[in-house]
Amino acid sequence: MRKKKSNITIKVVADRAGVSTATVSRVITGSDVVSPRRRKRVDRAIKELGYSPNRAARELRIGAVLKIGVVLSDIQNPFFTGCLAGIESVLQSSDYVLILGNSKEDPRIEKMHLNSLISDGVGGIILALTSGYDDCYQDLAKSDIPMVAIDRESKYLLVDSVVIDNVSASFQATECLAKLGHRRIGYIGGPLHISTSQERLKGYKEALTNLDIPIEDDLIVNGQYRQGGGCAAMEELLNLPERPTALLIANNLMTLGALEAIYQHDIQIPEALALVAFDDTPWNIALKTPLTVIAQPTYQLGEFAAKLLLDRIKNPDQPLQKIMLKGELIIRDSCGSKI
Amino acid sequence: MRKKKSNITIKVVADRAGVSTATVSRVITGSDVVSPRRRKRVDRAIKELGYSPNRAARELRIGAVLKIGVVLSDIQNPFFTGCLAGIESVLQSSDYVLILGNSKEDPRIEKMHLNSLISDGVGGIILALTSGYDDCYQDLAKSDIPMVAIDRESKYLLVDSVVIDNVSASFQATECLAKLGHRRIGYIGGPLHISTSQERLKGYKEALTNLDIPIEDDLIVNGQYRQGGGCAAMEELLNLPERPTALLIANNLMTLGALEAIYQHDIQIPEALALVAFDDTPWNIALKTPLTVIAQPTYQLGEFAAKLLLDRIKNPDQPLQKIMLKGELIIRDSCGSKI
DNA sequence: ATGATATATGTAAACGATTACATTCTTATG
DNA sequence: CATAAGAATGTAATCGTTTACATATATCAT
Repeated sequence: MRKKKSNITIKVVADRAGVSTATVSRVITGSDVVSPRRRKRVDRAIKELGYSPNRAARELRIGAVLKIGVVLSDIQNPFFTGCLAGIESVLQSSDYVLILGNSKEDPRIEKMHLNSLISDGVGGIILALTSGYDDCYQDLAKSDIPMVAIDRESKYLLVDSVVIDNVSASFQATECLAKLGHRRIGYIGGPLHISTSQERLKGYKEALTNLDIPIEDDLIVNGQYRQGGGCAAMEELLNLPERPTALLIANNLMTLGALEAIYQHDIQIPEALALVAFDDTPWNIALKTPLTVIAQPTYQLGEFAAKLLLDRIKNPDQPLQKIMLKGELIIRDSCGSKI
Repeated sequence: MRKKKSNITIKVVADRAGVSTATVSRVITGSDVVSPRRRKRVDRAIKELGYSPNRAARELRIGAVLKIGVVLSDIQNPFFTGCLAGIESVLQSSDYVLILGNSKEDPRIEKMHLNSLISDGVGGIILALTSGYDDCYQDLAKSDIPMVAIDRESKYLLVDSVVIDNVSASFQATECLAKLGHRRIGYIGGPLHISTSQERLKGYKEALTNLDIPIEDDLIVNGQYRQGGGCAAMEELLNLPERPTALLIANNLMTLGALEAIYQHDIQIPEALALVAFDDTPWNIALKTPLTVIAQPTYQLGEFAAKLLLDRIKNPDQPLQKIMLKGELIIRDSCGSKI
């Protein structure tokens, strides 16, 4: 194997600055006081040489791995790329490096990634989990690696988490449709072993109950968190003897699929079908019918998760934390409301 | 900071097996011959102790290791997330781990990431570069870390690359508009220090020249590769005494911005303005006017880049490679053509 | 000025692996 | 049987940091 030598080590910097390696190290880590004069000299030497410390050496010495594993369930879903960007921005100004894994909503792939992270002994893990079952997370729980669950939770994985208040968001969305006069409000959601799906369904049902609207199982379809799943679910609803007059869709990709089916059947939004969907996207403004949505603060979700994780790494024994962010209902045309 | 100490080092294994650390190391790496008897003893000790070698120590000692750095210019742009997904899928079935960095189109951030990767001694780098200037890439060139440029190239960075045939794509798009009868064809593109911008502009101009349509500088606007940039550019074109009747937009985010301006001015597409844009997105089908686009094979771009990089790592002295993929013109409504 | 005290810096030993080189043990050959 | 050649193993240096400890320098009260 070819040997990669970065000539610029701490020794080189020390020589150029005319100080010892210890002093340079102190300047870098800020762990100890260094006189302003020398600090300035060292800083200049570092800049001039373009020095940056060797991570392997540092890790070896301090006995911690300066890496954060991020395992997401769908790397191409704008929701998660938003989170990812938030995570990245926080880690960028930390000592940690971001290792990315894409589980593609497949628990087996997820487990592969997690195992690899565990045996590397990474400093922490941020996970958007895909499975609701415990066997996936036993090793993880045993490993005692600091960890934050993002967007989704599991009762088998008791860790810090950052999530959206899905029940309330879903409640609000449903209520919005009901207030516009709808009684037959359909619901399209994701697989029920995922916490967000359960919660959003719960919010939907609670809103109906609260408004004395009977819950009809026919109007509820749970499919795959993908475009295809949304399309299939919509078809199912459109085939009902009595169609819903309004619809809540609990995921952005499913929304896309549902729209596909809706346009195919030439159904007018909001006249023939009023719509509220989860997730805002930049494209919304250019859509045939701009969508009324629950916008989720994805970037902040990621930021919070990363900060929380760094916190826990510093402070492993602090009590479990759960941060819950609110989605924001943004009224546009698709729900049929003027304001 | 909590110290993660795996007490089980190579020394412990060596002691239990009654051999030297060198022998254990040889067993692990398979780098040298070890007698079957000792090999068996060592293997057993490893298994009994649940030993796995410390990555940091190994990395420090041997230099470059099993990590690939991926630095993208915009993590939230669907174009790059497509690439990222492709890269990830290839690395997933390799021994390498993916380290992600987001430069946000900022050369300084990009350089930070690159320096960090270099000093980590990563096994390879995939880069969507943001700067057209050489000073950013000198360290990189010197480092002799295997590397692949994706989507964008720089003459200051002579490395393997995987790109789109932008000139031809742009030519084709322009030609398409011209064939529909347009003579005043506008162009909105990105910053000219980025290779894709140059090439797309070139394709546009070549098409015009080829069709004997004069090139008018007023009709060409180069802005930031962002939504805001697209909006501003569009405003500029709309303020011309004589507006273009057709328009080519060379980037997906800029397209979004341009649409924003277009809708604001209540301009009909394609009647008042025929449109062709770069990049297809899933949302396209649901747009007010579905866009005629040059679809780019982003996922494959990523796959190719990752494969190419692994190739080069295995085989550092093979000749420079450049893979050029074709974009595909997909005719929809926005250009005003039936087919 | 003088020591006592506080502050800044340097020296050198880790961290856990790999590997050049030295050493010991086999084996084969005359 | 002696010995050279070759195979197996061990010893110790090394990778680039951090940091405990030793040392030097500055600060202050007397």
